[in-house]
Amino acid sequence: MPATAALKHDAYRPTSARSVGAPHLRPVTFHAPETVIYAQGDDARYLYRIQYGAVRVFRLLADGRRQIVAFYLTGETFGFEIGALHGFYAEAMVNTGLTTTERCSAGTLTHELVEIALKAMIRAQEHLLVVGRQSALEKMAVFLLDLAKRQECEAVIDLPMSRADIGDYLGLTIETVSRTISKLRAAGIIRLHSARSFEIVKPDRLRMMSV
Amino acid sequence: MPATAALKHDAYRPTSARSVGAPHLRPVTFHAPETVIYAQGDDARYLYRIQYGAVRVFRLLADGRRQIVAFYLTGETFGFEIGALHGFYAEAMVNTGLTTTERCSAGTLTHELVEIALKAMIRAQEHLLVVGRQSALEKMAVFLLDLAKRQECEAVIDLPMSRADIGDYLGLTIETVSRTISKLRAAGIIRLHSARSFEIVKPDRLRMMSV
DNA sequence: CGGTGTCTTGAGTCAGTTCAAATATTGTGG
DNA sequence: CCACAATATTTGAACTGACTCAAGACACCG
Repeated sequence: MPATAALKHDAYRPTSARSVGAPHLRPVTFHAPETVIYAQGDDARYLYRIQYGAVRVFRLLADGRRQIVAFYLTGETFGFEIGALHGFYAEAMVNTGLTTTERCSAGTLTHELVEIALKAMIRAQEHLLVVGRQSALEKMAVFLLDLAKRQECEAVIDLPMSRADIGDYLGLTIETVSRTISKLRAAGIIRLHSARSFEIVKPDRLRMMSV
Repeated sequence: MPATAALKHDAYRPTSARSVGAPHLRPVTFHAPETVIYAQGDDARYLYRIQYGAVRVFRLLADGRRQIVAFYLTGETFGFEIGALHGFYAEAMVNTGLTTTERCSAGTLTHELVEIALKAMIRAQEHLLVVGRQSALEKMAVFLLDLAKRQECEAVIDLPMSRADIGDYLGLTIETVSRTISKLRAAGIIRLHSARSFEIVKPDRLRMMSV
């Protein structure tokens, strides 16, 4: 039963949002690394679009276990909730700029909102497939390929998240994450520039592992 | 790595839908147990509301591993998709009656649709928490409590699904599901009327285990 | 440079899996 | 209604992939 302590994080630090929007554009709020964007129980008033940076959305169990339900990258939108309150936490993982839109504003938005909500649902269900039924190696393969696809460059991956984040996303411990990455490196499938920057050398080998 | 063979199922049997609607009411289609309602790749034209019965929605991996992403019971609605095609399979688990609505019809439907879609998303994300981070015992506790809450009667649970279904939903093998149920029974927390019908004797004990 | 946090690696353990077999349970034809 | 076949569930024993605990390597920052 994995359990990466997340409580030591900054879940209780005040949000360090600072508006730096250009005068006539929708203002961009800035969020420093490891700071809260919204917390479980907060009013769910806005949708957030990432201009630059990366965000994790997660939930905590009473004993500190954490499940990250999604990572969001530049250009993506998050912040859906069913009620008036957030059921999850959202934190910036690196320097992040966000623009907000009122959740319940113009009716024209509704159609787009449904699309985005459905996309989030599908992604959660696909994630379920990975977390519930795959080995550590398969999980990492899926994760890396997904990340590569969502970033501009398909070959070089910059990880905005720590090993602990990856573990809490895939349902693994940090040690297993690290060991799995080492195995992929030893097999010549990926090359590490640093702990947070990879190059996918043999994407086909990854793809073979991922289904 | 669990792998309940699902291919032997009826995924390739033709759908046995038969309309038996009363003349002036929305027609109800009937689906026999273990029959396909829609398959991965089918046109996603309708939303389905369950009048009676129970449905599983799942996805298959190439090697036959199956992940059930959701069970739907009487009164619930399923069939959301992001594109024009279904990304998942839906099968009736018992005798099931469904009413359909066009997915993209009347604008008045939209608000309700958003609500249902968001609920499905939240449920998928909560399920992620269970599958990714909980022990077998915790998973079963959450599962049973959820099922009890969604059925009329809170104390007696009629399982419309097999052990294999439960396993593929929770990310466990049928053996582990069975053993876990045996443990709950031995602890006097549940009583079995039959393999598919329980009584929750000590719901508090279950609740204690479920977080 | 020392200090602090992150990442990697090693060794032993355990929860859940696999394989195998016994026991219900359900359905079917006579 | 019963006997038999087929299916579903339970239980046992051994195995293993991922976890836990512990220590070492690395990187970043003042």
